[in-house]
Amino acid sequence: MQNQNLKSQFLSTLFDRGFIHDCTDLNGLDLVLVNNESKTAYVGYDATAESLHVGHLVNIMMLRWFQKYGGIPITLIGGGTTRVGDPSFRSEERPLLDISEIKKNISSLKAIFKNYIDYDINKNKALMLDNSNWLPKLNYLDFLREYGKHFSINRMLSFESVKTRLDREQSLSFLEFNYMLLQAYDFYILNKEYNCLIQFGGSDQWGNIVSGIELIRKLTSEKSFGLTTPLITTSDGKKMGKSQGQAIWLKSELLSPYEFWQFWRNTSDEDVEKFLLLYTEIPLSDCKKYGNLKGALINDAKILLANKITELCHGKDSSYLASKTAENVFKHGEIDINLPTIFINEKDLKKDIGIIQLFIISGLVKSGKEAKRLISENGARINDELIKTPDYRLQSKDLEHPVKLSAGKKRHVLLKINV
RNA sequence: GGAGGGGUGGCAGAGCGGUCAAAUGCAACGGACUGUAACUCCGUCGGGGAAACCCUACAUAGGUUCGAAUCCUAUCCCCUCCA
Repeated sequence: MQNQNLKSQFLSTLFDRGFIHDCTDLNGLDLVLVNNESKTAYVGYDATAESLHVGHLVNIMMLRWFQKYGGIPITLIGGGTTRVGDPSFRSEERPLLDISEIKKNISSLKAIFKNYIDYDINKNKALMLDNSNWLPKLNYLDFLREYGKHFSINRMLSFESVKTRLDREQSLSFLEFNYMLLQAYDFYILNKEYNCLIQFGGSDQWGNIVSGIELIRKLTSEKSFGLTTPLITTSDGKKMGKSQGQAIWLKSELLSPYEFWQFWRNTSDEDVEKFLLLYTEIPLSDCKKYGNLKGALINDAKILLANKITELCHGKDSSYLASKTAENVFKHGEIDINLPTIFINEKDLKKDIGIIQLFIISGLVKSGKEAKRLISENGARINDELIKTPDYRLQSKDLEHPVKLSAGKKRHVLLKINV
């Protein structure tokens, strides 16, 4: 998309920072925003897990900017739609979650949004809604007649989001196929009840968003808008959001602030500017400047990046602590008490304990075989001392002080006795 | 309901009676090089064991074989076409 002389601050900011992948009518939306007409926008999140991860962060930041420029953001939690499962660009059906699990996830998600979006200020406070407040009430026949008739199967099958599934000859169940209608209906409800005019989402949501816009137009002949963010990839072309095969969660119980901070600290050079723009609120020109630092100098920019993002997600204190811990561990090679810590029960330590067991307990390896492999590859360390043989054993007195276990140069864990 | 094709390691995808813990690619992990980057290179990559070695595995359950991921039977699941 090209800059089309956007007049609204919100859109031009988003544009400059690389948030915009596509828009149903960019100039039209720009006009609406400039004229300060109804400014309510929503993003939907299904409750498929107890936390969001960095893949969700772009949209959250977008809502944050939106609120900053005076808009009213709605975070819509898909308590209802989670029971169906969005098939968009998925190669297979996702396992169905039961209702109690969904409920648990919902309350956990709500807490995360509050770190980014303000639901309390007077002027344009954000709304937290849940489509389980209206979707379960739908009557099947009524729904089919009132809304179903506006959807064309031919059209739905033509969407790129389901094509993958069909091309791959994977089944697309009727249940999943209905997801699009429900999301469209959500937008319609929000439009009607909350005067919501815009839906944001990832580029994978295009089909669902457009369906909603069309439904609204057919039912009310009102114009609404959709704006999608690009799928963020790293410079080597991988989808953002995983490290060591693990999702980068926004919830500290699932991923400690230290590890979260580390994730950003390890950003590759080419991504620094992009990430500063998307995930922090550092001014545009500074992002450019930091991103262009050469050689080892760019490490400072990475630290700044990690600091800012962690601050938003986990708070200033946690962020500071994480950066300090990293400094101690990497710069000074020290044992820092704020490293992720694993507790061992004292009774498991009656005698001495084998190094392999310790590594398994620490979670640094998944099996004994892996531990042995690590040792034979010279990757295992205890308190920075290289472990050479797998039969190395620790006495319980060795554990009177916390012990640092390392797998390779970057992964460190502290072991403590739980009395 | 009928006909055909298929279900293999995290994924993709070979193998189609022994030499198969299963080619190859991707992902992942360790090492070297560096800047806690990227690239490149080297190594590893089912589980248990200090090791010799043992134990599970190619949808599931049986069977045929000295021997089965590979053959047979039944079951389940997926896909395509027909009704």
